[in-house]
Amino acid sequence: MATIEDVAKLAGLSRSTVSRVINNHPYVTERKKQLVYQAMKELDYYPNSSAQRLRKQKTDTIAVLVPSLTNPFFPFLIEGLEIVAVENGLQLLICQTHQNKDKERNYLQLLQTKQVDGLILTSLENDWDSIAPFKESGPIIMCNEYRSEATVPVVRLDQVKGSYLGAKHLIESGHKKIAYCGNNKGELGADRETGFLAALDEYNIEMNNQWIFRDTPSIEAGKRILRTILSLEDKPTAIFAGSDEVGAGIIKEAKLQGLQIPEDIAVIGFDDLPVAQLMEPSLTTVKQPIKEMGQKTMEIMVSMLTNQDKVNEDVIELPIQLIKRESV
Amino acid sequence: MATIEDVAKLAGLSRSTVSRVINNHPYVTERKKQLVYQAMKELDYYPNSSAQRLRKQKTDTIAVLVPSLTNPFFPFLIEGLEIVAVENGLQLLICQTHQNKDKERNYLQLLQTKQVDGLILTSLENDWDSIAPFKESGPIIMCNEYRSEATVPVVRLDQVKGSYLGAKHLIESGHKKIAYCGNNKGELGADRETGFLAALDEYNIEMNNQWIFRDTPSIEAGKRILRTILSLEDKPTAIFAGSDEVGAGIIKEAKLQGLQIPEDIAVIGFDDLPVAQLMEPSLTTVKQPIKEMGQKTMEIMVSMLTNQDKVNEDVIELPIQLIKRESV
DNA sequence: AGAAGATATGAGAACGATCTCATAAACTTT
DNA sequence: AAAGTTTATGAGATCGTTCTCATATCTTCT
Repeated sequence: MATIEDVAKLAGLSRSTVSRVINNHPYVTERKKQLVYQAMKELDYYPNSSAQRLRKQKTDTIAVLVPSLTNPFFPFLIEGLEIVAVENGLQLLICQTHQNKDKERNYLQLLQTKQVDGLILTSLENDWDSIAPFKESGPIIMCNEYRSEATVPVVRLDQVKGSYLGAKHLIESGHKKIAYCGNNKGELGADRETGFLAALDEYNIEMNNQWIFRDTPSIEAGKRILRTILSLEDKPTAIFAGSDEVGAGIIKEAKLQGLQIPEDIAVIGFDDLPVAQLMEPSLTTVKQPIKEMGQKTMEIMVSMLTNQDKVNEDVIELPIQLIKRESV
Repeated sequence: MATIEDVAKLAGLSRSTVSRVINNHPYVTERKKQLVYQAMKELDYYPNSSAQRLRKQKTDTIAVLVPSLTNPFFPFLIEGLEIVAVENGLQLLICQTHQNKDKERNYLQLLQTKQVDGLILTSLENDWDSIAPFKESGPIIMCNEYRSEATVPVVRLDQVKGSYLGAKHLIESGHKKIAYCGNNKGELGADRETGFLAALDEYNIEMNNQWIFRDTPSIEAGKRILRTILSLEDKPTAIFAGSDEVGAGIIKEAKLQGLQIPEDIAVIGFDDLPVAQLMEPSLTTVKQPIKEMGQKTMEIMVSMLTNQDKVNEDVIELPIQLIKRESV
C-alpha cells in the first residue's frame, strides 16, 4: 500500500504539500497540484483513514443504536438519519442492541474509544444513570425512546397524545371494552399507557387488568395476544395494538380463528408501516412521522458537532396523527 | 482524555507494560497488572481505537453493502452475518447503496482507505470489471447476488431451481398463462428468468412478452403490475412475483379490484418474509434460507481473514424450497 | 527602494497506540 | 558455580497522517 510519503517522493515534493492537496488547502500552485494528483493516481494511493482519524481527532461517524433492524420501524428511522448524515459528510455505524443491556453498554463505549464522534439512542435498555457518564465522551441524542431524567437533546413524538387519539377513536366507534398492548419498559411505553387510560377516563370507561398486555412487539406476540383474549371469559371488543406488527399479528390470527374485523373485534395499530395497508382489512393506525424524526435528530447532531458550546437540551416533539382505515 | 501514557505514569510503569496488560500478553506480574487496572479505572481510560487500528493495521470491521434496509430481506441477511461476526470479534459497517453506482463505488473505497478489513456485496450495481481491482485491498465476498465473472467466493442460492420450482407449482396447479415479475439487472435476475422459462418449456407453455415485468421489487411495483395486467386484453391467470413484497402488493391491489385469489388470479412470491404469511390469502412462496446464507458468508470471510494464503473461489449453494400456502 | 503582506513550500512534532529489541532478574540445569 | 532458560520490564521505533512553525519568494503599497 502506498503512503503519503511515497506520493511525496514520486512527485518530488514534501508530505506537507501532498497533504495540502488532499485536504484542499490554499497556497499550492496548480503545477504542483497536478504533480500530486498524477503521483497519487500512479501509485493508486488512498489516505489511510485510521491515520487521518488519529491525527484529526475525529471520525465523521455517528453510532446509531437500534434494538433490531428486522423491526421495520428502525430501517425507516435510519433512512431519515442517513439523508442528513450524508448531506453533512457523516457516516452511520448501525448497532443492533437486540434488547441486551450489555450490548448497549458496549456500543456506548464506541464513544470512549473514539470510534465515533456522536451517538444516537433510539431505544434504551439501561438506566439513565449508567448512560449519563458517556456524555463526557461525546454528544448523545435520544430519538424515539426518551427519559425525563435524560440531560440530552430528545427528538420524540407525543406518545400520550398518540395513544389518546387511538383510544378515543376506538371509543367513538362504540367500543367500551378495549384491550391494550404495550411495552413495559421505557417512558415511551409508560406514556402510551397514560394516554390510553386518559381517553378511557375521559369517557368514564373502566379498564380490565386482564386486557393489558406488555409483550415485546412482534407479529408472533400479536397472535399470542389474540389467542389469550379469545380464552378470556370477559372478552374485549377492540384492541389497541402497540405497533402495526402486533396489529398485523392480531388480525391474522383473528381471521384464522374465524373472527370478523372490525365487527367481532376492532384493531388499531401504531406507526403506519407498509404492512398496515397490506392487511385485510387494512389497519387503522396512529402514524408516526418516522423519517422526519430521523432527519430532525441528525440535524441536531450536526449542530452539536459544530457548535460545541451551545449545549442543547431541548425536547423536540413532532406531530402524530390518526390514519383511519378499515380495522376499526 | 487519558492516554496510555497517563496510565503508565500513574501506575509508575512504562507504556509497554500497560499495553501488555491491555492486550493480555504474558510476562506481567500480577501486582503490576493490578496497578495498571487501578490506574486505568482511576483515569477512566479507554484505548483510542484509531491509534490501535493504525498500529495494528487492522480494523476488525467488515463492510456489508446492501441496496436498502427497508427491504426486509436484508435485515434478515444481516442478522445471519452478525451472529458469526460477533462470535469472531468483528464489527459490521452496514452501507446502503440505494441502487446507486457511485455510492457503491464509494463504499468499496472503505477497503482502500483501510477503514474495513473485508467487504461483502449483497447486490451489485457496477460492472464486475470495475469491482475487481478492489480485491487488491482486501477480501471481498458476494452473497445473494452473484456474477459468473466474479473471481471471489460466492454464497448464493440456486435461483434457477427456485424459480423453476415456483413456475412448476403454478403450472401443476393448472395455469398456462403466467406473468413473470423480475429484475432486469444482475445474474440473479437472469437466472430466475431462466428457471421460470425452463419450467414453461418443459410443459410446452408459451410466454407472452406482455406478461414480463422488470420493475425494482416493492409493494408499489406489485400494485402497478396488477393494474397493468388488468388492462391487458389477454390476461394471465397466475403471477410469479419476484419477491414477497411484490406479491403482497399484487394481492392487495387484486383484492381492491375485486378479484378472488387464487381463483381469479394466482400469485406466488419469493423469499418467505413475514409478510407472506400475513397476507390474506397467505402467500405461497419460494423460501430462501436467508439467515443461513448470512452465516455461511461470514464464516468464509473469517477464514479468508485468518488464512490469507488459501484464496477461496468457491461457489457455495444453499438449498431453496417451495412453501405452499393459499395464494396458488 | 524598503516595508508589509500574500503566496508557496518543507522540516519536524504531534496524534496514541503496539512491537521489536535490549537488558536484567529469577529460575533450571549440568 | 557456570551456563542456559524463562520471566519481567522499559526504551524507542513505528504505523500514516496533519498541523504548526520557519523560511523563502513574490506582490503591492508608500
